[in-house]
Amino acid sequence: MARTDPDISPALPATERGRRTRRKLLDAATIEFGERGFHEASIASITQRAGVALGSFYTYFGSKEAIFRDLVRDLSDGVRMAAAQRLAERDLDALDTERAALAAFLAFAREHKEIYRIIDEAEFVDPESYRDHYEKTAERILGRLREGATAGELRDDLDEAHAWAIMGMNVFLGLRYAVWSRPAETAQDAERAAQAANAILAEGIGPRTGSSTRD
Amino acid sequence: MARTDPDISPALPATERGRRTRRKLLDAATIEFGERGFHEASIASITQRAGVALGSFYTYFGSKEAIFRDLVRDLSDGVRMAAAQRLAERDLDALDTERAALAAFLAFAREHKEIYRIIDEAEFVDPESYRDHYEKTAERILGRLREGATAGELRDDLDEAHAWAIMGMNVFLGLRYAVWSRPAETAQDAERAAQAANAILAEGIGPRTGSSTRD
DNA sequence: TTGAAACCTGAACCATGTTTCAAGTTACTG
DNA sequence: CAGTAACTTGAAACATGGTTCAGGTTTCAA
Repeated sequence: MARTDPDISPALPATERGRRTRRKLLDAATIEFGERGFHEASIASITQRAGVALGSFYTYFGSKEAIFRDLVRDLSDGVRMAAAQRLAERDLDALDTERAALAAFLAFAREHKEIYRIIDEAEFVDPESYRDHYEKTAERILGRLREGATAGELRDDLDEAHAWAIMGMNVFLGLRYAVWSRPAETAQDAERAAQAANAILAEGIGPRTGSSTRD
Repeated sequence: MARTDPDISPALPATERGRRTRRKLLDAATIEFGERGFHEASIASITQRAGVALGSFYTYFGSKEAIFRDLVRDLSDGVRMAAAQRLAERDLDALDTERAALAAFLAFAREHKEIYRIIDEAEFVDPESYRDHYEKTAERILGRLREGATAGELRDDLDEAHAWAIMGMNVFLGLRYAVWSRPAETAQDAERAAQAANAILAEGIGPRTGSSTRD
């Protein structure tokens, strides 16, 4: 009776001890899922990493899918908040904002490849969270574009599609220059990739119009 | 003895009948993996769809992973060849070529959502094929960019990063306007998305320079 | 015609790893 | 300092579905 729905995690822990254990499991799961992927990951290994008994897992999560879902939401929120904070610090014009956003993303992705692996795998394990993540991200970008347009720094016909295009650029550059970064490649290469993207946003890829340096 | 390595599929069939059966399995697997994903897909269901006995599966494929790998390579080749062919037909300038490539991709993706789902899932099931697919695709794009630069239709400093940026745009627009296309959204919306991407490539997102219509 | 290679069949085997459970332990409340 | 709710434990039950195998059938070359 009152058997927990395996699709859903039980209510959040009521005590401090419980919260600590739950967090330990979530952290262990980040490593496990990041390293082995959802399919290969095992709950036994997660609880081992967390230093917790196997059975305790089900005190906090309804199933393997459930902890994955909780984890993706956790990471997705974390990533977006970290990015927002970093951009709020300095006050840049619209194009520089996009460059800074991409640079920050690449730097973060280099440090936390696991996170992006997990979010990407959500496309198959928990599609809803995955869509949610990218839809929210696209909305943030679109918001920035609209601000830029209002400020006269960007063209005024930018819409959702432009936001998705920019997001796609960023994600794939992240895949190539952060997640798959080859041994010989440095943070400098990532920086150069960010500049390439920014050049596209600034002027497109058409032949130089002579206005290369400024304005 | 001579036990087939489960990582590798047995040699290709020697007879016509064998080739037919193998193809039936590959086609059934496309549907099964596309619909349920690698994890949920079952070999029993694949053989059922193919109208073949369960045991026959292992005459042609060493394991579930092996058929997935073979399938991804099959699809990846098919997609790239189809795209190349379509672009070879007409002779467009560099920017129009990119627009046509994206439009063709979106149209194809709308018709074959399963294919993209499978290739995407390869990131986790068979990372090598996945990287291979996108590296080859980026190379094709870069080749086109270089041609365009030579023809004076594009700037001459385009490199790998630009190719990856363009590929990312395309993939994410495909995800949003083809794979996730909402009921209310038509092929027209996809077309408009392609134009948004092309506008970025043509002029960037900066404020209108007055040269909006031509040149 | 015949032998053998290729191919087909599906029930049974079996490994894997998720989930359950009954018996503790810890820590807070009254 | 009870009493109880929250939490912990790990061995065992269990489900699932991939893989094997021994015994056919088809095809085709000699």
